[in-house]
Amino acid sequence: MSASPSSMSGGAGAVEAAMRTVVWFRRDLRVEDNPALAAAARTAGEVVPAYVWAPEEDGPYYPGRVSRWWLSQSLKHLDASLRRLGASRLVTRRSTDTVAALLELVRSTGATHLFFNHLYDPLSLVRDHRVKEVLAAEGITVQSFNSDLLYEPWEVLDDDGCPFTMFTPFWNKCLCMVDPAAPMLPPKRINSGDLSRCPSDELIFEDESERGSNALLARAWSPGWQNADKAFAAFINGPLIDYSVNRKKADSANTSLLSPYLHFGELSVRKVFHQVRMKQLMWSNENNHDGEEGCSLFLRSIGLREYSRYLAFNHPCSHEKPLLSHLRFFPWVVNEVYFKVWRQGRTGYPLVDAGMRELWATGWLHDRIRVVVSSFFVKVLQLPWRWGMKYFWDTLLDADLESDALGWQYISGSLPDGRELDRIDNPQFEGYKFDPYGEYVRRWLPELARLPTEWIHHPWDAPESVLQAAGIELGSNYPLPIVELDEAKSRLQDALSEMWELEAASRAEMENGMEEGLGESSDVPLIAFPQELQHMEVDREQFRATIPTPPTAGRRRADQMVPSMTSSFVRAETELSADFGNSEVSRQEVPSQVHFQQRVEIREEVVNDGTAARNNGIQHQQYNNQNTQHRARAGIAPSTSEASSTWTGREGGVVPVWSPPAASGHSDPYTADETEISSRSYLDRQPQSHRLMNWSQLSQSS
DNA sequence: GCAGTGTTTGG
DNA sequence: CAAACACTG
Repeated sequence: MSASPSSMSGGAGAVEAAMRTVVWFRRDLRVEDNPALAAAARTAGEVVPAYVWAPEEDGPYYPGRVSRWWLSQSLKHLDASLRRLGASRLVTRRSTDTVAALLELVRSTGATHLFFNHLYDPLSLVRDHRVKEVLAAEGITVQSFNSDLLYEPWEVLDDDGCPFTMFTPFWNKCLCMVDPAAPMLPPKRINSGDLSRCPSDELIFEDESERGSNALLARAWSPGWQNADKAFAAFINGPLIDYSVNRKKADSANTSLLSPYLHFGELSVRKVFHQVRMKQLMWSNENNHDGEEGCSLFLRSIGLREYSRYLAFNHPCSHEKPLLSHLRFFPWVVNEVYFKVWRQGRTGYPLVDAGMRELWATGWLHDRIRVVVSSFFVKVLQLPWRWGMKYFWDTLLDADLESDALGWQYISGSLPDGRELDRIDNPQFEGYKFDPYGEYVRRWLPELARLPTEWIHHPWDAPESVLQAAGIELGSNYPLPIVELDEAKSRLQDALSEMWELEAASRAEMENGMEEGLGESSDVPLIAFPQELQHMEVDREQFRATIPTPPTAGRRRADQMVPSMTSSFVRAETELSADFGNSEVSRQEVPSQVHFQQRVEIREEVVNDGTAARNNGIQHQQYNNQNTQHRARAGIAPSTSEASSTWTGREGGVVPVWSPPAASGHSDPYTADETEISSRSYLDRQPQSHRLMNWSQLSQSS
């Protein structure tokens, strides 16, 4: 009955009795319903639980302060749980090269197996693939599992066997698929054998300057999987029943507050799914319509999380490139002053400002308010959405690359089913919708506390006498609107026309280019992050040293709190890249091609702004035709996408780590050639070189 | 009055 | 995309 994970890789001859498995934890920091851990424990061999901290590999997405704090707490919690089960401590490694660290760990513990659970962000896809390649070459059996999702991205396809491009059909499909596996209990016992000769590195997650702020976090949050469990129970037995009614209020009292737990995998979505479904059934029987609907709505937000992984998997560049290609040509306002004002909550729109202050103070923001502030950012200020996303990344407790990319793309009109870019939401109007009595605004904007509700969301309209009575002097202790809405609207229209012109020009240019058989095209380079968002580059140095060094510490603090900025209006230099694949590579450390040999040089090149595109001879361009059908279904007007490049075709340039189950084998609508590897094409390719099973296969075999 | 169509909205 | 709403004849 034991799961025989069909031996698959080299070195199989290892002595069974001495079998030792390294379980590599990442964002699956739980003991319960953890397939990799369960599989390792079931083998009756020895289990080495391990964690590798190598944040430098994440480049600009080095985790922010609050996120690091959460991680540190969660790891402690996990460590304690593992020991309780009889395992050794969590073996930790501080490294700048995860693969090397794992290899060393496996060797020094004499392990023959490495198990881990899947991740789907672009960095992990590439890294995990390398892990598999390198370790398998060493004769280590590597297996990976699904712990993060209800369904693996490649399992959810439309009737034609293609990935969905819109959320609603995606989620409907998920809901009518067979229920995801029931969650597993924690292993009864874990035996690590003798690990006394395997030291751990001390991991440092905060510096001196951060300690104080982090101490405050501990009052509000309790990381760790058992606390996740409690929070979840509290939610489904409490606010869930009123979720459909309450979820619109800006107050977080009614939301689940589970997202940080979910981000770090402390809570299993499968468990969430099953338990919420049970509640739903119950309330349905009781004819509690609101309760039932609340369950659907909550599950849909789980579905959104699911979808964010799905998108990231199918389009590994979704965190930096708009999925609708014409958005590449939108002339973003590159204005760091605006950016700063937004961050500090001094835009003059109370709801926006309240949100930004809350975010700053707590690392938390209600979903609705996230939409408000980000849509203000994109549509009124017209700042490049990646900046906003990066700021969220740096400040949110539940910062999550996939979810945030989805959110920002949705807001900025970059998704087929997202909001129209030209529809500006009025913060005043939304204020009365989400915060009808102005309580939220008053809590976070003390300067407006005495303003009557009638004016709380539009103080600029208030009569002088009212303002005076409330002690407000607009432009002095509370700003006037930084941009008038009407002005924003017309500016937005102009920008959109410009975008279409550029898009048309690019299309024309591309048609020429194709005649010459070259992948020549004007790919718009990413706009560099402002200096202030690049502090990670500096800060990481101090974590490398064992002794925390203060020098840069003050800077980070000042960075977001005090308006001390270099008011340089950085216009990103525009350059044409000769080649798609390369321009991607040069922009961010997400190699879009499978050529991992290039990795070293990629890493060196990655410096936040578009470095010169390299030409490594990869050319691919011909997916336009193959794509048409797909786009049509996605509701993307052919005229807008016909000749532009971005959509599905070449996005999936990353080979994932695990080999998915056999694909249907029909021909791929948008695979061009060998170098053009889309997510579909590797499904068809079935990299035999590293045969890993996914979890569903393994469970079937047990 | 209300079925049928268009429009908004919300993930 | 789909539900909710608004408007029309």
